[in-house]
Amino acid sequence: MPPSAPRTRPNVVEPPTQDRLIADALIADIVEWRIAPGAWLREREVAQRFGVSHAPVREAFRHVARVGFIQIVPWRGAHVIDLDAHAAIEVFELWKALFGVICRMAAQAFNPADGQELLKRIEAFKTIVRETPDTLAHLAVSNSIGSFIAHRSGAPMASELLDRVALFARWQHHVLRVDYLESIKPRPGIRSAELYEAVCHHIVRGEADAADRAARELLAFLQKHFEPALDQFLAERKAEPAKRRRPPRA
Amino acid sequence: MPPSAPRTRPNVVEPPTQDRLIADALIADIVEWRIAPGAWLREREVAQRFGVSHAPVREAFRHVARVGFIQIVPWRGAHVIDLDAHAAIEVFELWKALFGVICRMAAQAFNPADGQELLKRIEAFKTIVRETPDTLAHLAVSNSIGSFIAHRSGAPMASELLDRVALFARWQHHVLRVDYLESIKPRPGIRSAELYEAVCHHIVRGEADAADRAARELLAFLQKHFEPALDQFLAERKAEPAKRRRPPRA
DNA sequence: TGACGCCATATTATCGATAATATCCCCAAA
DNA sequence: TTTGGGGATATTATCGATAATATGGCGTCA
Repeated sequence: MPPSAPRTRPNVVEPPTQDRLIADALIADIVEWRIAPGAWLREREVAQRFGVSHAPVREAFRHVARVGFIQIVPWRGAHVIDLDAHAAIEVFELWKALFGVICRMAAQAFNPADGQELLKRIEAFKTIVRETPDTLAHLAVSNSIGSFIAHRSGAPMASELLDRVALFARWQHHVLRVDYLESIKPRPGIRSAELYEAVCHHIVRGEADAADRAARELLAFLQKHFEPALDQFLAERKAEPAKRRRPPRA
Repeated sequence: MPPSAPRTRPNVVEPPTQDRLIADALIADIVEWRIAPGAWLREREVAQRFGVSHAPVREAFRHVARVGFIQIVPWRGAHVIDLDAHAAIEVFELWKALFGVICRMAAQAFNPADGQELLKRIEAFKTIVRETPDTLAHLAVSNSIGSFIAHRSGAPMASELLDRVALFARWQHHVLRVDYLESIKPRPGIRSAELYEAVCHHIVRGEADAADRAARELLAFLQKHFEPALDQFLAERKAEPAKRRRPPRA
């Protein structure tokens, strides 16, 4: 199960201003495929949809661009970036590397209390994986463990980057995730729980190098399961028309 | 010598609008320490300095926040993030991991022509390192090789992230870089050139795993040289007063 | 004396309007 | 038929002004 960084940093409270709300809504729309890859976003259109002026929409576009989902081209507008198989490979490589960094630093940062908490969570994960076949439930617990490690790793930059990469992965996998997770056999649950347990034990013991290596192994295992389906999906999608260079006129 | 990702993506031209110019100027000011870590930026002040309205300044703040140098707190303003030894460690870990990803992907993406070009550049690097003791000159050539690898690696996301991390490292090392580089002995030049050469050979031969590992080794070697001086500098800086929670009033 | 709440003020967030710019369409010429 | 130029138009970038909000100081009360 892929780990996931927390969506909000622990020590930073972010008052909900219009631009943040709009940005979150846009990101959700993109990740859930309500807005297609390659689509253009027009300030006025989005502004009308949310019932605000165009200024906060501009700010929101900057937020979304920071996460990486859209590109802003001066005097041209903002468009959702496109999906391709090569980018999917890159996302997984980044995921491995960043999660490795986080586990490495967690191994150096964890105190005994954190370790106890982590071991408790991984035991719960193992239990759930053994007792229920619900892959989405596994995913939820697995994600919470990843968030916990990232929170306590003392690596805020890496956590933020992992967060971005995880969002990308979620975007790429969203369409096929549920179907695919339910169809693959053998289910990755048991084996990934074992691998995740190894990661956690290394972190608790303070073995940075081993934690890094184990984290990469975990994600490499998941990569092997996800990549074929993603490739197939993207190959099918290739037949679709290329994105327009400019939004269509009204 | 630390490699560096390109500052602008190759396939994206960015027309110079006010906000981009202001953002670039602010980033340069921060990296070169003309603006201190922890300082607050006020829209009006920056707007007056650049002779524009506050709107493009707001956009510029978003750009700088995307790179990670400032944090924007709604209704409070934007402040340059602070430096500490722990963040410096994290930056180096990220640098290792991201450069590893890029070299790994470069090993899979390089064609024979790219390989020839790369080997030519590494030979030039070795020559310069042997023939001149000018550490800054080594650095420039080394950076250009890193940029070349990132450009041709087919990993735009990783390149952008490495770019950000490299900017951070430059920021952190700026004050002590020249003095330190000139003072350390033995100079890291010869050994780092050898390590860099190994990285390049693995890339040219398409050995992804080996390229990844060699890239990490190169940066681990540099890490060993840089960390003590950086730690010392940051320890000395600790005596300074903490950053204000709000900009001082006029 | 210490703590709590109100108010003045500085600052940012948002708005509506105007200036600047890139693209598209149409037409003429080779 | 193709290519290049010019104008119309849609869209973003910028501006100046107003609304919303957080902070710090001051006064009051226990």
